[in-house]
Amino acid sequence: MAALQIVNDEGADALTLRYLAKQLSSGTATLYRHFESREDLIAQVVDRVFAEMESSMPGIDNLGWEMTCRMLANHMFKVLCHHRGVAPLLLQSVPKGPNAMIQRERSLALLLANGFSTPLAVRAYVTLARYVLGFAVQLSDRHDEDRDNAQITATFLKLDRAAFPATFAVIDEFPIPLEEEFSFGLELMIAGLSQIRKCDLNQ
Amino acid sequence: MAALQIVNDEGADALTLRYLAKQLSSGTATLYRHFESREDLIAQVVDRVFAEMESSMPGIDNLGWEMTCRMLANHMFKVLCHHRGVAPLLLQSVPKGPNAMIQRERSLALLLANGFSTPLAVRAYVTLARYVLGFAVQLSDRHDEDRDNAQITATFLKLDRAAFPATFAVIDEFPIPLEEEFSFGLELMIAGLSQIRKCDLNQ
DNA sequence: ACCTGAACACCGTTCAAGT
DNA sequence: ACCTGAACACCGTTCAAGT
Repeated sequence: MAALQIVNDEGADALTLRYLAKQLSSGTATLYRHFESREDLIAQVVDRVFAEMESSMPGIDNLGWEMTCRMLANHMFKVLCHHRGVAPLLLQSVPKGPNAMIQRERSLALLLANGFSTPLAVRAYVTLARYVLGFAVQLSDRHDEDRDNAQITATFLKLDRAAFPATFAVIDEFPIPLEEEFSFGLELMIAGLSQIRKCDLNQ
Repeated sequence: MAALQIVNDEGADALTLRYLAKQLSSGTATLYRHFESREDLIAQVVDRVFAEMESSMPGIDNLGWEMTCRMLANHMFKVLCHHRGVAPLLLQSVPKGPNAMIQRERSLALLLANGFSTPLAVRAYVTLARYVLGFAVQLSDRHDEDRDNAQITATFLKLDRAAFPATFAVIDEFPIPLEEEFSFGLELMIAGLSQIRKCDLNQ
């Protein structure tokens, strides 16, 4: 799929019908034989990524619920990182393609098999999925991370030390790699889930 | 600021230089007297929102660290929801405007004042900020939420019951309002932070 | 000195005309 | 029946020409 290739290599914005047509030595009008609008094209690209997310999912039976949640979220994040520009394409609408359905079914089944009640399973799944996508989006839309980090550090250093004591107190910690932020937050949520599960299982 | 008005009312995509020029009874070329590119215009709009985030921040001293985190995150989320289309504009680069700096300083100071160590304060701040933005983005890019929810329910109901047992098991729970997902995940992270703080304070 | 119409190189989508 | 060049109404940015 040439469209996914473009999104991977040059980002979501580079996926224009004219550019795609040129890659395929075709015209824009001809593309409309394969999809009915750019939105439809994007839905097809997105579902292709869900197919890969499903097929490359490692076996995660009998690992306990914490490890199951961790691997689910990490795997989703890894696939979205691998296909750099694709995350923003997921924002427009909730994915409704066949492979998205399969991926959701598998994830929910894993949570239920690990003892989550139905209300908690849904909430855990949707919240983790949104968490993963929220981070993936912030990763893929960053066009030049190094330049951005350099700018933010420079901006910090130009601040008045007296007026920004807290910022200067933590300045040595910046920048924290986004992957580390992702893991940090994920572990927080898993720790939080373990507390909820105590109540959930007792009721 | 007419640009922010456009973003609020018609979304980030509606903020084109031509449309903005028309609203101001001007030409596109004239706009370049006030900013040097569309990116620069967006940075100005974004910083305006940070100014509002800061000025409308309720006093949150002496509420304890959990309440402080909760109010910080909720307030950021509320302001981003109020200015619907603005969240996607925050994705392109880390905000570097003066009001963004002030907002960050105040947030970090609050965490430090509540007993967070510097490494934990930074991580808690950046992760919460990314969490809030990740959700806000998924809220503002949804052009027609009701239509989308109707479509997803319809898609679920067309699935084969035997092949999608987990999906059908939880179908009554859908859709969960995004605001509820946000609160659910935020409480998970706060619960997770309370566990980390135990180790953090002991060391 | 300041402003701006018009141009340039793009975009998604449509459709009449060609094979 | 299938394909597609050209058109339409957009976009950000630039600059020569006007005041």
